[in-house]
Amino acid sequence: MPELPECEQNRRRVEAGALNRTITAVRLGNDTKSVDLPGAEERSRFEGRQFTEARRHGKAIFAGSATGPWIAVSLGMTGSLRVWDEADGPPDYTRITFEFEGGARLGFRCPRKLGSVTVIEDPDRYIEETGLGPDALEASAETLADRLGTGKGAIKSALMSQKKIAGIGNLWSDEALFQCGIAPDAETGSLSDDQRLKLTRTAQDVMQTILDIDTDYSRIPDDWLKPHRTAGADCPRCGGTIEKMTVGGRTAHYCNRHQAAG
DNA sequence: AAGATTGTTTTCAT
DNA sequence: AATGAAAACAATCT
Repeated sequence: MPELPECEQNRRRVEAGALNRTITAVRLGNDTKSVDLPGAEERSRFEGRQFTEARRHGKAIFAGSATGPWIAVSLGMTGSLRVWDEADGPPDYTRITFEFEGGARLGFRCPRKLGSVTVIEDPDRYIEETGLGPDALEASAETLADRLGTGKGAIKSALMSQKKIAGIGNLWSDEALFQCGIAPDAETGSLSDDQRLKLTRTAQDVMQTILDIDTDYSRIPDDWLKPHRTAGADCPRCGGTIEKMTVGGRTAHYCNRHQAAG
């Protein structure tokens, strides 16, 4: 599920349902083999405490309090944070559950095991240590454009580099490039300053729009790439055809006419 | 049935 | 040294 808007959605669920309640236990779910989760000692640090804050930076989600340990959650390809009531039981593939007084539950669902939950002391320090770039919605478009650099790698790879800009992934980088008419494999350094600025502005608009529609993809405008993101589909903006290519190890979808390589 | 997947990390190469 | 590309990771779905 997770690029910046989807991660923000998860953060809001935590904020709405898991703050200011006393944690009574932290339990591992079924089949936690090869999922990066906190050990018994770390889990016990949360007992008797409360989460008072849920933060996000790029795709990283944090829950904790001013005085206590925090969890840093990476959703991976298919992870999500869920809140439910004890009486309803956990969703499938729940790997770790925080149990609160009164019956509320916060769990990390991760079917494909590419996500993680780790215990950290401070989110700001974590962001610094992991080298994450500025959050894609908090920084200005000018700052983000600067961060793209002028290297010889593909612009799509630069957009998705979490060390340059935190929060943009495969889907929304494709969307921003599509809307700007830039080929995904264009060399970053071959673009003009104006093109890079337009690109970061567009990426911000794209992600803000997804947030505004609560990540309900059925409400995405029809002239966006997303509803047509299949090889062979007709481009909704020109007479071209949607094709795919591999860029930076990921599958990029693009229009072979208005995003033709320069 | 082979190939792809809204991600991150490590390893290899230039 | 630093930048960029490729592979590895897991499980499910088309």
